[in-house]
This record gives sequence, structure tokens and C-alpha cells, in this order.
Amino acid sequence: MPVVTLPNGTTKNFDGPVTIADVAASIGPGLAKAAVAGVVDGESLDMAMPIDKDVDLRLLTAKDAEGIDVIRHSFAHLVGHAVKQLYPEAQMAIGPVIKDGFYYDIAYDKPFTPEDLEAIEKRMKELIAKDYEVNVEIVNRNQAKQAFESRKEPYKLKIVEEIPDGEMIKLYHHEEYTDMCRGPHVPNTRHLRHFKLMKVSGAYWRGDSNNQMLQRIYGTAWGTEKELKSHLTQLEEAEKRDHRRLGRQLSLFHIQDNAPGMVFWHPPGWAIYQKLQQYIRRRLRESGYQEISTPQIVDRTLWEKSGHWDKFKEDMFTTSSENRDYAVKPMNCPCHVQIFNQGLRSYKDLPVRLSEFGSCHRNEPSGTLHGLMRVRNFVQDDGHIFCSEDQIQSEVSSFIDLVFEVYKTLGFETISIKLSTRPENRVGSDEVWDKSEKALQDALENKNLEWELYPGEGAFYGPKIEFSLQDCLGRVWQCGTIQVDFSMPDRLDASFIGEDGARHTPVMLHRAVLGSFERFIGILIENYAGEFPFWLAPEQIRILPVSDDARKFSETIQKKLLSQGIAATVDESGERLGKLIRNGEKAKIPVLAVIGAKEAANNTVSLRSRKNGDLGEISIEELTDYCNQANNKKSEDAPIKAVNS
RNA sequence: GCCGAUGUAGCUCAGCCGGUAGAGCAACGCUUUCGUAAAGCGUGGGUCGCCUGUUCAAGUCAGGUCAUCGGCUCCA
Repeated sequence: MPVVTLPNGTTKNFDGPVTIADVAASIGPGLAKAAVAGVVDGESLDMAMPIDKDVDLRLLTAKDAEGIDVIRHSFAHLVGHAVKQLYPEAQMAIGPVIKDGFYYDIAYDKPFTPEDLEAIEKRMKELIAKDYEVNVEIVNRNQAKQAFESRKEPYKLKIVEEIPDGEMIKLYHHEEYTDMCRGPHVPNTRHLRHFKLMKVSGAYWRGDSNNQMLQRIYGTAWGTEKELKSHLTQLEEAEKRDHRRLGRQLSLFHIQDNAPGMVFWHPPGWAIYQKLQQYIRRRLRESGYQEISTPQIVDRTLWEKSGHWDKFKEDMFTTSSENRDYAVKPMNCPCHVQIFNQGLRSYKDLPVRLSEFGSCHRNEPSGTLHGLMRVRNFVQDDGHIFCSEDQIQSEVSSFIDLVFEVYKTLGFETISIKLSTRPENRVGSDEVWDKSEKALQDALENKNLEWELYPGEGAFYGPKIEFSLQDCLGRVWQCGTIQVDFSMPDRLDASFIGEDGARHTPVMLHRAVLGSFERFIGILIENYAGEFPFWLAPEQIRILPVSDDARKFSETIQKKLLSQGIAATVDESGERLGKLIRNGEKAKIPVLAVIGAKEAANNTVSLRSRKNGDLGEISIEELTDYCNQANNKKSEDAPIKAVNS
């Protein structure tokens, strides 16, 4: 006599065993039709699964995130169904749910072409239209093996072998196609409607680069057509914001064949870079850092001593001269230790905070390069804090404040934090690990911050905190980090004289706020869609002379603005005003200043903002005041306020 | 590094079954001196990524190579 309790607290009594589908039907025909699976006492199960005891039940539909995941998972099976009909020789590996969709890894001799993808999608739509029942069957290991032996599915067999004893094995029958899955799956393909196959790519079996490469078919799937459309629109929007595309359009930078992964910054891009760097430089100075600069190329022996040569020599660029081998620095820390090591340090000197905008080269594999986001030459806003163990917590604490302040200034409000603790292979005693992990954790907790723990994910030399920010499209980018290092100061002979008069080894904190300028500017370009806030904009004000008569006055105004550090230009092209405005808007300039006979007579300019159009006249003094304020406060578009107030 | 795709004018792209390249925008010139997202007319511009091969003939076919793009792996 099972009693089923629903989420709203109501109960349903049944005379004997029922299925989840039966319960749904007893609640109402609408729900029975919409339900794709049920959660029974916390476990997600198929609609066909029986209930023979008292349980809590929650039904899943396309309106629940979990329900959509069931739908996505079933879409993966549908790929299998279609692929096996079209390409019977193909062997199915795994087909899981991912963010926004699903994929299926498939072994097949011939590469799938975009035409194949279209054919598969078409066949999937035909299968969906049949509204066929998906039947789930619980089997034992031998039955599962037999099924996939006869179906010639070697990858499925390997998976069967690895299912732990006692775990339920379920086969899902989609007409003649059979797949294996933990489930649950939709009971009928009528739940599968709103999807699109996106792309094919290679993927290693089990994600191991020693294994065979399979073909992965990616798809996106949603509960409603509207959600699908909006997802596709968002992808288009992301493409429009692509920093490589905007980088070309706005002439910010380029990368060319003979210097793969290295950036040629154009004047506008370099202007942004400079403003960002000057801002960070100032913030670091205010936070007690001393800026330094260290060599690009250092003798191999230093890298041997630091341990980098052993681990990363393949990824370093090397050169030689007069029988000495050198490496181009892949990171700045060993050089920073060299500066710390000059002269004798006392405990009274600690913490020593050294910062460098250090240009590093790493020979990243060719296939990983990606615009500004993954390059071979980048500049870190790097810094190393040499301190005592007791100082770790307060240093970490003030670093966290710095990260939050900088991200906020740069337009990012949503920040997530990861704490990674000791891995299996590590250096340093457990006591020191205990102490430094606690220091990081205490620093986070004292600020009431939410953070996620990643046990075992720390570096071999110490635990770390990583900061990720979320951009306006919801994408998450890991940027800042602070890492405790017990190893390098010792390897490179760093020491200080303690209160006791003896030599001690300092702890070293590696830290960066932005990470790399290249990547961070890439993120900024995409976050702002190329429409940089006033203070960061490479061209802040473009003056548009209505006719040639206005040129003289335009140039006078430009000089005045330039002399106050405001990036102003005059459009000398001689086009008509409509065209000048169009070009200014396309160049995403925050403020356009129109100057004609009227303005020249009144000693004013007429402003037009990127966001709000024509704003009317403003005096030159007011304009410069507000621009200076905007530059200092790093606010968005202050000249607009000037006119409105 | 691995799998697949791509590489033609400054940019975006077309170019069929091999017969020595084309559009729009941009640039340049002339006319126009203009008031809030495109004035009109005209002109110039290409070693078709690079190398080798097949062919009477290669942007087009084949092999190699470099780079880029989408993923995978990696990211000290």
C-alpha cells in the first residue's frame, strides 16, 4: 500500500505497486503528459520505474533544470539512434549532458563532415516525429555484455566491464537502437523537440591524449523553442563581441603568422594597455609594493636550480651564446628571489613586496593558442611577497581586498573563489601545510566570503586561492591568484635574519590580480563589446567639424583637451556630419563633439554620447572638468552628466 | 601536440567540370562646404598562405609545410 508524498505535502495512496507514470496520471493529465522523469527519495528515475513502498516523489518536466538535463541526455541517445541508422559501422562511446546541451563520442573511420551533421540532424527530426516510446530494461552484466557484443559496440563493452558490482545496469531501447545509461531518460521522443547539432570535433577516448581520438558531435537542446532561439542568439552576440573580431575592427592589435601567439599592439590597443597598467601600478604602489624589472633571458643554471628546467624545459624558449645556454623567462619568480637575495635581510624588513610587469614567454602547444586569451608571450601583473609564516594571513587578506577593488573598478561584480589544498606529491612538512592552509582559509572566512574547496588541487609547493570573475554574458574567467610557496625560497637560497639572530627561510607568496594583460584585455574587450568606459577608451572624444570653417576652432579645442590628458582627436576627413557621426559610432568612441559656427561663436561644443545620442551644448570648461573627473574616478560616461545636470 | 575545417584586394566574401581573378565596404581623385548613423561621379589595388608535383595550362587537382578557426589534451 504505497503512500506517495508530493513536494507540496499532499499524499497519494495506492492499493498496490504503481509506476511513476501512474502517479503522474493520478495527479492530472497535463502533468502526466509533461513529466519526463521522477525524483524518488532523492534519486532520479525513469517514468516506468515502480514504486512499491512509501516515498517522496517530485516529478521533473521541461521546466526544471533537472528535467532539461534528462531531455538533453535523451537527445544524446537520439544521436546514437540516427548515427547507427546512417552509419551502421560507427561505434558509440559515451554521450553525456554538458552545459546547454550534450555530446556523443563516436568511433568511425571517416570524418563526419558538416553535410553528415545535417543528415544526422535531419534523421533525428524524422525519428522524433514518430513519437516513439523509449523502453528501459534492467539487465545483469552478462545480458548487457551480450547486447553490446551482438551490436558490435566495443566501447560500450569496456564501460559495462567497469560498472561496479551491485549497480543497476539499464538498457534503453529506442526502436532498433539500444544504449546503456544510468538514466533517467524521457519515456517518449515527443519530449525531444528543440535542439540543434552544433559542431563535430575530435576528443580522446576517456580524455587521455594517449588514447584513440574519437569524433565528438556537439548539440544544444532546450525545453522550449524560445529558449533554443535565445541560446542561439546569445551565441551570435558572443561572436559579435569576439575580441579577435573587435581587435581587427577597432585596430587594437594583430597577430601574424611569423610570430604565432605573440601580439602586435596597435596604437589604440596599446593606449588601453597603458591605462590599465598605470592604474594597476598605482594601486600596487599604494599597497606597499616596490616595482622592479628583471632580465628576459637567464642562464640555464638558474632554471635548473629553481626546478623549472627539469619540469618545463620543453615549454621554454632557449637560446645560446659563447657556449652558454639560456632560457627566455617563462615566469618572474626566480629573478625576484635574486633581488631579494641582494644584501642581508632582517625580519624587520619583512614583508618585502616586489612587483614586476614581467614579460614571459612559454612555448605553448600550437593547438592551444587563441587570440589574446592564450598566447606565448604575455605580461603578468606579477608580484612576490617574501614574508614570515605568521604574516601569510594578513598578506593574503589585504591581497583579497585588492583583487575585489580592482575587479569592481574594471566592471566585474561577480567573483568566485577557489581554495586548493595539499596534493599527494608535495614538498614541506605537514605542520607548515596545516598552518598555511589555515592562514588562507582564515583570511577568506574573516571576510565572510563564499569559496569552494578543492582538496588536493594545490601546487606541489603550497596551497593557493584562485579568483574568477563573471562577464556580462555569464562566462567565467579565472584571473587572479595567490599561492603560498615553501619550496623556491629554499632552493634559491633566500634567507633573512630572525629575532633570534639565526638565518631563516622566508615564505614566498606568488600573486597576480589580472593574470596576464593580454588575456585580461581580451576579457575586457568582450565584456564591454569594444565600448570601453570613458577612462579606458583609447580615443575618448572625437571632434567633428561640421564644415571646413570649423576646423580651426576644432583644433583649438583638441589642444586644450590634450593638454589636460584627455585623448581627443579631430576628424579631418571632410565628410558630411552624418558620415562623421556614423564613423564615430562605428569606432565606439564614448563622446563625439560637434563643432560648427554656432559652437565657435558660443565657445561651446555639442556633445553626442555613444549611448544616449545628441545631448546638446556644453561649455569647454565644464567639458574638461567632467572629463578629468571621469578619468580620475574611472567612471563610465561622465560628460553625459555634465549636460544633463 | 592530436582530430577536423579553413587560408583569394585593407576588411567581409564570391569564383562551377582546370583555360592566367570579381562584388560590397574601405582607400585615392574630382565635384559638393554640408548640423546628429552612409552626398555624387570616377580611379587604383591581388605572386589566390608558402614549397613541390601532375598537366599544353593550376586560385581550382595531388603531396608537403606554415598559420588560423572549432574542439580534445595541456596551461608551472
